[in-house]
Amino acid sequence: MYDSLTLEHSSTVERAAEELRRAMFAGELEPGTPLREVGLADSLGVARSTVREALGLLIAEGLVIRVPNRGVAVAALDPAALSDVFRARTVLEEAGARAWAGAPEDLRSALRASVDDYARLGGAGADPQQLTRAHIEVHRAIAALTGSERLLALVDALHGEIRLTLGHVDRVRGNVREQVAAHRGLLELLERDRTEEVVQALREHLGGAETSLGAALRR
Amino acid sequence: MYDSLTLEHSSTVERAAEELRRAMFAGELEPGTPLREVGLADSLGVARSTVREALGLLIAEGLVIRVPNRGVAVAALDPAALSDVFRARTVLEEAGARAWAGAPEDLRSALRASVDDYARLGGAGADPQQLTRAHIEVHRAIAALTGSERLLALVDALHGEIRLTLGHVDRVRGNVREQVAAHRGLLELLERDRTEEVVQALREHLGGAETSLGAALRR
DNA sequence: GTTGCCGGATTGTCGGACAATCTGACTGTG
DNA sequence: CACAGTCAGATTGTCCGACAATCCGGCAAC
Repeated sequence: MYDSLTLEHSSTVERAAEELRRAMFAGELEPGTPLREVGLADSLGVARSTVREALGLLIAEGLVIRVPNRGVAVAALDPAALSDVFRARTVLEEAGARAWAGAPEDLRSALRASVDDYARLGGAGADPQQLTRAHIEVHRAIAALTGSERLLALVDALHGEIRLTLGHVDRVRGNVREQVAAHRGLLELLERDRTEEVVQALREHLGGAETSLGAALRR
Repeated sequence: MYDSLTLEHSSTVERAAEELRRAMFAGELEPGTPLREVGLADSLGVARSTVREALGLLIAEGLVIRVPNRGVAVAALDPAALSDVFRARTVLEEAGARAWAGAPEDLRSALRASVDDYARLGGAGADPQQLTRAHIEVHRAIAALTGSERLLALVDALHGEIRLTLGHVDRVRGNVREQVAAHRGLLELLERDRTEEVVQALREHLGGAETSLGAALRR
């Protein structure tokens, strides 16, 4: 009884962290920017200890990095990290693809819905931020087929890492139509249980994404 | 020049966290035990804010859980979490197995070494704590074949979660010899590039581990 | 060019304080 | 006896101020 009732817990720390996330995704904080504790405490109007805890959250998410005694800075994705992230993504999404057949129906239809959503936004020429969100959601739904929330949490962290530096270089994505078609194709193959083909296509898709992202990184 | 030189950073927070980890793995803190901030601060001889940060680390590792306004407690593994952990482990180790052929030589020999180590300890009848460590190391080495440090970090977190409740129920493991043989068998199959067979064996192996661990949990 | 040293900035840790929140028991009411 | 209201105690969430430890950059000395 009374399921579906939740109450979001609004702690000061969480709100502070959220504000920082927003600023980072919005591009107001470039990668590499140092985040001084006192400055943030003043700007956000909270105590330094609160800022400290909020930064701890972001560190756990991989959005910022802390160098002992030297403070934290907005995480900058170096090529090694980028390739590591993509290796991890490949593993997780491949596992999702292999799990398609045995996955519960709601996960499968969630994936379908995310693809539809992506296609709708792509066709409508929505704002790039929304488009990126929808794109990420598709990949998230693929990994979600594994049915493990712990894996999904990692996927979110990985997406967070790349989305951050992606916010600055997302204009490159001129070929929205192709992108949408590619993802539709993946879903299509899944529906037909062409597992090995999906895996192959997935690898190529992610490989391409990595190189294009890596190229964008080098500037 | 001067590579290989490192200096471990000893922050008070890290030491406090380490002490808590030790106590939990040693069984001095049962799952479910509440961890009061003031009490810990007194016992450890540090400030409450320091304890708070240390707990933050452990929370990120999944070793303890925090309920807002009610404090943190040593994590207790419920069946749902257990099955989730094993689903994730299966995905990661399966990916490791598939990556064997393309993995760099040092990762492969690291796996061999871990199996040897496990066998040596198993034959010598070493203390159970060491044995568990070696066992976990084998599985870690399998997942490491994927070559992603982010995946490996997740593997460590997963092992942390189960090792915790395992510390209390590890005496069940009477058949060390069989266990060692099973892992040797896995390696053997890998060496012969019997990928699909490895995957199958891995699933059974992990499935068995889950049920036995689940049974131990129910007491 | 290397070494030694200094000053400013920032973090790491401390201790104390207080409001907000939760728990559990107690109480009254029907 | 079931139920709602109340209250005290315990604990967390957040704030503040303080100070030592550490790091950086620059400058002087050799």
